[in-house]
Amino acid sequence: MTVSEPVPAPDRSAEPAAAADFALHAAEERFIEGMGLALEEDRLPRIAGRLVGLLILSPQPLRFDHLAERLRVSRGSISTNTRLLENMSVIERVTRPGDRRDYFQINEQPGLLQRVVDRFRDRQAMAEEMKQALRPSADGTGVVADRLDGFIRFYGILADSLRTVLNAMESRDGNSRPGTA
Amino acid sequence: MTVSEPVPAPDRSAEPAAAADFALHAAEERFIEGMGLALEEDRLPRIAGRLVGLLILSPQPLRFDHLAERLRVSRGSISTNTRLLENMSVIERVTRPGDRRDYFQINEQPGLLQRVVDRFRDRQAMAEEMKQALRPSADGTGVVADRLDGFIRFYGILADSLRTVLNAMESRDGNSRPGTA
DNA sequence: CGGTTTGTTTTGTCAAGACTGAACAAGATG
DNA sequence: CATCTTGTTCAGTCTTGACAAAACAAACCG
Repeated sequence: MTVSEPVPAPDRSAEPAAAADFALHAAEERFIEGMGLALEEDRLPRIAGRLVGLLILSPQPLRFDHLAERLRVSRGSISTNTRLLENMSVIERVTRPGDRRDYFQINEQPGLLQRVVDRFRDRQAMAEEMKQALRPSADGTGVVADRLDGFIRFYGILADSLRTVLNAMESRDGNSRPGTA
Repeated sequence: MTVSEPVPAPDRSAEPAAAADFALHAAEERFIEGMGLALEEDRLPRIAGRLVGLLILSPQPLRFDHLAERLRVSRGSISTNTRLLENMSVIERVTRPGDRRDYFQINEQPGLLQRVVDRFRDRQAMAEEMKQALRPSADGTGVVADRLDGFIRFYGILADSLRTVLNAMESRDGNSRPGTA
C-alpha cells in the first residue's frame, strides 16, 4: 500500500511552503503513513504508528493539540495512543514550567525494539518447553527434536544479535544529545 | 494468555494414553496453541499457526482430514489455511501414488523466517527514503537525521544477522535428513 | 463561584477478518 | 450414470478493535 491523496484538509492555506519544501513534505507524509502501517503490523493501532513517525521527524517536542490537528484525528485518539506509547516507553511526555499543556517526543531509548526482542524470547521459550516435554518419549521423534532445536537456535541467535545492537545504540546516544549545533 | 481446558471433545475415548504420554500431550497442546497465538501476532490466522505447530510436532506428513479432526476446525478452514501456508512455502503438500488424499508437512526451508527479514528490509527502506528527502533542507534537522541513521543501521544489522542465521540453517539441514536412526 | 482550557474516559459505530457450514467441482468407482 | 470421496469456494455470522464524538474531570482564571 502507498500513501494516497489526503482527504481535503479542513484548512491550511497560510503556510510558507517554499517550492523546495514540497518534496520534503510529501516525503514526510509518506514516512508518517509508512510508520502507521509498519506499527500496525506489530499489532499497534495505526494512529500510534503515525504518532511515532511524526515524532521521529520532529526536532522539538510537539504539543498535544498540535498532534491532533496535524494527524487530523480526534483528541481522544491522541490521548489513548500517546498513553499507550508512553507506557511502552516509545515516547515521552514532557512538560514545561508555567505551561499547562503536554508535549511529546520520541524516546531515544530502545522502546519499540525491546518489544521485538521479547517476542522472540517468548517463542524461543515455547519451543524450549516443548523440547523438554519431548525428551521422555524417544520413539520416532528424532526429526521433531531437530526441528525444535533449529527453532531454539534461530530465535536465540536472533534475540542475541538484537540485544547487541540495542546495547550499541543505547551507549552511543547515551552521551550525545546535542541541540542541533 | 495461556492455553485453557479444551472444549469438550466430540469423542476420543479409545487411545493408548500411557500415563507418561499425558504430560507430553498437554505440552503438545500448549505448543500448538502457542504457535497459534505467535503466528497470529504475525498477522496470520490463528488456525494457520496451529497448523504449523501441529506439523512441526509430526514426524510424518499428516492427512488433510486428520488435520481438521485434530484441530477441530472445519475442512474449509483447513483448505484455506493450508493453501495460505503453502503459498508462503511454510508447509508442503505431499501426495502418494494411488492415494487421492493430500498430506502436509512443514517445510524445513526458511519460509516463516524470510517473512521477518522482508519486513525489516521494508522498514529500513522507508527510513532510507526519508533520509534522502531530508538532505536538501539542512536547517534544524540534525537530530532527525541522526535518528533516521539509527533506524537504518538497526534494521540493517538486524536483517543481516537474520540472513546469516537463515543461511546457516539452510545449509545445515540441506544434507542431513536422517530417519530417526 | 461560572467559565476556560486541557486531557481522559466512555459510548456507539463501523470495518476487517476469521471461521463455519453449505454449496460446489472434479475425480474415482460401483 | 448415480454416488462416494476429497478438496475448494462462497455466503453469512460473529468477534475484535479502531476511531470519533460526546460526556467528563481537573486545573486554572476571572
